[in-house]
Amino acid sequence: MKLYNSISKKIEEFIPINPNEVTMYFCGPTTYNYAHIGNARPAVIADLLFNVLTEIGYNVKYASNYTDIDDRIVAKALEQNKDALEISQFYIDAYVKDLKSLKVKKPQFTPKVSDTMDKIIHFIEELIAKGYAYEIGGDVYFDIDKVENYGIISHQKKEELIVGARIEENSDKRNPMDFALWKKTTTGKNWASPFSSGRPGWHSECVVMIQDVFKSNLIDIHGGGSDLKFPHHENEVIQCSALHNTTLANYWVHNGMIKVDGAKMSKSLGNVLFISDLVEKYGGNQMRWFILSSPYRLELILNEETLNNAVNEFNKVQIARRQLKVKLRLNHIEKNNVLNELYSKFLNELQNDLNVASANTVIFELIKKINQELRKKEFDIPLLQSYEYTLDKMLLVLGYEMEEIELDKVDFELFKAWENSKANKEFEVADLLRNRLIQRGRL
RNA sequence: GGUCCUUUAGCCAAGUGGUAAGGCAACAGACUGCAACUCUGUCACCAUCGGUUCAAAUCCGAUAGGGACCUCCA
Repeated sequence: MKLYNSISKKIEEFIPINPNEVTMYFCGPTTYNYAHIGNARPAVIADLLFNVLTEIGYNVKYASNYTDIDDRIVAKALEQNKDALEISQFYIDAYVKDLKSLKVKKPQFTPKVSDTMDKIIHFIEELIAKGYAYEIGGDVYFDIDKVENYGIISHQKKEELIVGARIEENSDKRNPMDFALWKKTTTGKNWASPFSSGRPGWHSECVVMIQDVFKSNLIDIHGGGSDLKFPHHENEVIQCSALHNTTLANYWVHNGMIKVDGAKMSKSLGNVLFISDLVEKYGGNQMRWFILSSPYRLELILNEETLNNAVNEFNKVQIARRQLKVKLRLNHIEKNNVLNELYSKFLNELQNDLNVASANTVIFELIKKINQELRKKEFDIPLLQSYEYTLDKMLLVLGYEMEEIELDKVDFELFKAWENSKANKEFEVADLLRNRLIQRGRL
């Protein structure tokens, strides 16, 4: 497996810490609203990465968190006179449903900030005790001047970052680059701590949840959107580096942003597209195909044309698969489990930093072979059986959820009657029968 | 101002030194009772300029365009 690593900015051979095991974490959503299509991309990419790693023999342990405490959540809670965690749970449920519609499997671990609070507070105490953080008026900040290796994710020099740093309202910080670990507040949901009543900073949460889930200060893969490189991931690394002298993860992977007609999705532009709306309009598998249609590290442009492109491509695969299965079942031919040689070609492409475009090329190669074989008067049964098995396996690795097609008595009768009426040139009857078969998803 | 990514046909894209995969769309045929599906065919001076090389989309340099990040952000 080859993976692009944001630390080295190169595609590297993936070598896990333990030979047959992979530990992986992707930053999950802050649950203050319904998930938009941009939120889906890292989840789909992670799901694919999980599948590929599993397929090539690794035992993958995958975690993705819910940031269920945040100023925006608290604001919404106050507005609606509800508990912040109630708001979070509502959007977590919606998010889970959205991801399911995109055929994303639930990670084995889905830690929440609110469940990890004691450990987060303890972690901040430890940073203070070791001299990497300081408290001012109940707030706690990480002291950027105490560390040297700041910038390994974003590849920016500390001095340059200081130039770019915006002037902040809190001028008590020793250095404008210092970031909050704990914020004192009694407005809305808050937790008691040795520093003050308040809420934790975003950057500490992920570190602690990773350590809590994996019981380790170093995991294999950490991912998220490229907009999280700085400051979020940079700050995760520096805390872990200060305390444990690790980069938290050996491989940092970042996906590019989704752009709507060339513009970044934002509330102010009013172009935020929710997963549920898109899935309803274009279909879940189709939206997954769309998300995977562009190299994961680059930006993905969403517009009418690119969406239709994805829908047409997926449907082409789906139609060929259905025709293949119907043909085999009509002839009472069972499934077998013989892999076509195309499969290894397919898997190799995915092992090259998830090159889905090239993997899809192999799928289309297979689709063409299937269509050609189906057209023949006398078809090669073992060949078609292996095509069926191979195609299903490919689609499974890419994570599509395909309907299994089994024919019942009614189907057999309909097909027989359809053929008869065509032979007898009773075309009106034939068309009725054909429509029924289409309705049943057999044509 | 700093850091980084990107530019291949109408669209999505593969390709990382030996002279352009695949898909969508379009068009033309074939198949078909009609339609859908399918099959066959057509469709690229690889942003520009310069350099290295026997050989460059691929390496180097410059220019131009598009974009991201620099404490809200997937």
